[in-house]
Amino acid sequence: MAGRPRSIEADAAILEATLEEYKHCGYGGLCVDAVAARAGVSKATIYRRYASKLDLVMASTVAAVPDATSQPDTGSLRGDLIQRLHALRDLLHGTGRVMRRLVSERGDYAELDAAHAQFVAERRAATASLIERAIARGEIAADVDVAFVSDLLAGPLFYRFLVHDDVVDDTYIERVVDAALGAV
Amino acid sequence: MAGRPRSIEADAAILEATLEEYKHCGYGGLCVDAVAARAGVSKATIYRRYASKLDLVMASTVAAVPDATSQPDTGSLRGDLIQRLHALRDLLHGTGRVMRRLVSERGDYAELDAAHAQFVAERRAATASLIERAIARGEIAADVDVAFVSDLLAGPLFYRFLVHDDVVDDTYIERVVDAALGAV
Amino acid sequence: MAGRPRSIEADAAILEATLEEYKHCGYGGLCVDAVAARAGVSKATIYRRYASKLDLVMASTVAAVPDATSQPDTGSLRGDLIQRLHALRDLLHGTGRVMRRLVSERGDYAELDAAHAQFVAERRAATASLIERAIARGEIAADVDVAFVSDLLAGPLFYRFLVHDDVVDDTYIERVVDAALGAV
Amino acid sequence: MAGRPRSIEADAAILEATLEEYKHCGYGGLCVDAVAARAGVSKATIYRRYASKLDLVMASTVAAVPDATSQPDTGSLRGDLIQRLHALRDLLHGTGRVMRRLVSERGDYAELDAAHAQFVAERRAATASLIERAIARGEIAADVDVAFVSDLLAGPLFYRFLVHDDVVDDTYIERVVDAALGAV
DNA sequence: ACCTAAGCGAGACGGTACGTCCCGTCTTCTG
DNA sequence: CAGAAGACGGGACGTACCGTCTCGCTTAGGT
Repeated sequence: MAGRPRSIEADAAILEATLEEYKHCGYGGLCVDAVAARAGVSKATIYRRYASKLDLVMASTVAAVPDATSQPDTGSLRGDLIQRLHALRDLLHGTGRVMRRLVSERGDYAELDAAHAQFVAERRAATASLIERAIARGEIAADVDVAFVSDLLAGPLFYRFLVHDDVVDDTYIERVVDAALGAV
Repeated sequence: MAGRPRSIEADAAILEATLEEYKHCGYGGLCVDAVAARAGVSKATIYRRYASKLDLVMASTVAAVPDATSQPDTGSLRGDLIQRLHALRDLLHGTGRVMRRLVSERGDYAELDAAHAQFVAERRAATASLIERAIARGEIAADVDVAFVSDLLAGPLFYRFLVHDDVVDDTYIERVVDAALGAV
Repeated sequence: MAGRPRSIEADAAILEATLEEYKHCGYGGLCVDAVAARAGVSKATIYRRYASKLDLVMASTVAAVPDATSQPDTGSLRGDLIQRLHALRDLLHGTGRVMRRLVSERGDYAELDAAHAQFVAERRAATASLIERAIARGEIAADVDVAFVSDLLAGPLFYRFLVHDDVVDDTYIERVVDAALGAV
Repeated sequence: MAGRPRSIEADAAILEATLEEYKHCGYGGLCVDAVAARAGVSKATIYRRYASKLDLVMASTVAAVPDATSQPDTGSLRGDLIQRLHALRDLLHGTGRVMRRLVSERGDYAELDAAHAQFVAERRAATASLIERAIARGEIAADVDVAFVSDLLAGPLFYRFLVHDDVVDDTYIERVVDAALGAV
């Protein structure tokens, strides 16, 4: 049977309180009792939803991220790639810590690895299809190394994000795309 | 007044044990008792050397990352950069999981951030000096964006390492350098 | 206005499940969720009947201890007392672990104490009335210490049950009664 | 090796604080944090010594009991038995709850059962030797049922203690002894 | 050859947060 | 309306770990 449904207000209050505490204290200093108090919720109510403090923080971050929407054809490879990197930047910016965790735990948990691999593969396939579309259009040579171009595009953004904790601007993205296209 | 000197074996055992634990557990999960046990050392012996868990982890990490030993001038910017990326690749390959953890925990523990930032700044300064040398030689324009070129160079390597868990080969490095140089 | 009547099966299942859990866990360890689960009943159904865990346990215990059904007059004090001790022995034997728990938790949970005291008082009053009947019959002196005689009677049976986990036989009971009567 | 020895002040403070809290709150209401606070001690320091709240309370009770000293020959069975019951009364009074627990957990844990059985056997043997001494002296018949007499003696005291939570006075003890002796 | 300052292993300590458990109440849906 | 299911606030439980401390023992260097 059904039972009492989980409180939607609690859901929201928990996530918001977590983000707030997180901002003030960082992960190490975040304390679940404080989150519960701020959310006006008991600890049990939090742990019913999230298995651990880590889970809680990750979920609150994920929840703060808007879904990536599918991308229209802009008519040119350059436009397509710029659009794509915008999406990547927003994804990184939105998921922040979660993406970092994912990166850090490669090899620690088999389940995560599979999910991670699939996630990466999907995104690279999407990028590859952009490039193939450009090849079909005759914009670039047919023998271009798709993986390498992908690295040139995604690399700088990931690097700035993971290592420098920076959000790049639109101009930066255009320069990256131009640099990558200049290499082929 | 001298007293018994500190044990050199303990010094080494502590650092190694810390790295090992850090690899497996990350900063949050690392527990000083476990480090002591693994090192065959008492906790007091650790705290006599390092003021806190943070200190300990930072010291062990720094020790694991060999100094960016000054690199000989190859005579050309291309040669310098290739040499530099080889060093970066070896660094990533050598430190492995430690580097992954380090990157992944950016922002989680405020204390770690400053240390991380300084470490990154040093390495970028080294790269910047290479480029300035090239400017002095007249190899490239004086108004080149050093930070951006650094991103084009380091980005793909970090990306392949962190996201794809790949160690790139020498050819890959040359292509990256050529792509970056082509962009300026 | 009548609505659905309360389930009689639930009534019984709750009491039985409570006793069972009580036997295994005592009052402190008894958990209402477990009782509900064992009874195949929801917690609300329990709390609709009993105001608290204490209420529940008391009710189930009382139900398990059959009323000191009024006992026929055998015509002699000796006969009355033997009959009474038979009843006590059967009570101890019948309630078993429950009685043990009840006794053992005296003073642990203040709420339980009042209930316990009342229960004991009722039984002693019943015994006292037997003795007063004998006084009226002139069988024994009027100034006999009723409480003391009760101790001489009940003491050995409780002792053998609680400390030695023994069920005494009919002969034993007769000897106890004779010893007690000999003392007055 | 040795390591830092446990604090004797802490030992004492914990036991005292526990008794104090116990008096005010009973077992159910006793809260380990409060004990720790009152004792000026951390919770870990308590749990290093006692595995659980129950353990803690039992130990504090046991510690409050003075050891039973060996008993001199008074020259007469009556005197010996009175002395013996005094000791029993003091034991019951002193151990209180612990004795109750012991009684209640018969059959729950095999280790406890053995200890319990041995404890009981020792005490009965001691009582038996008193009686045999009296037989040797010719005070009573050689075919007396020692076990039964023991029941008549110990029964009322246990009964009053366990069921009525009463401490009997010296006169009561004499009357019990006289009643038991009267039965042989 | 001794003495003494310091290092060391062991492990207890105060404090603080964790994640779990359970009580008694509540909310929803089903019969 | 009663009942099953189960979420909820509150609050104690017992655990883990940090950084400090107290032991008794070992290891030099200075006299």
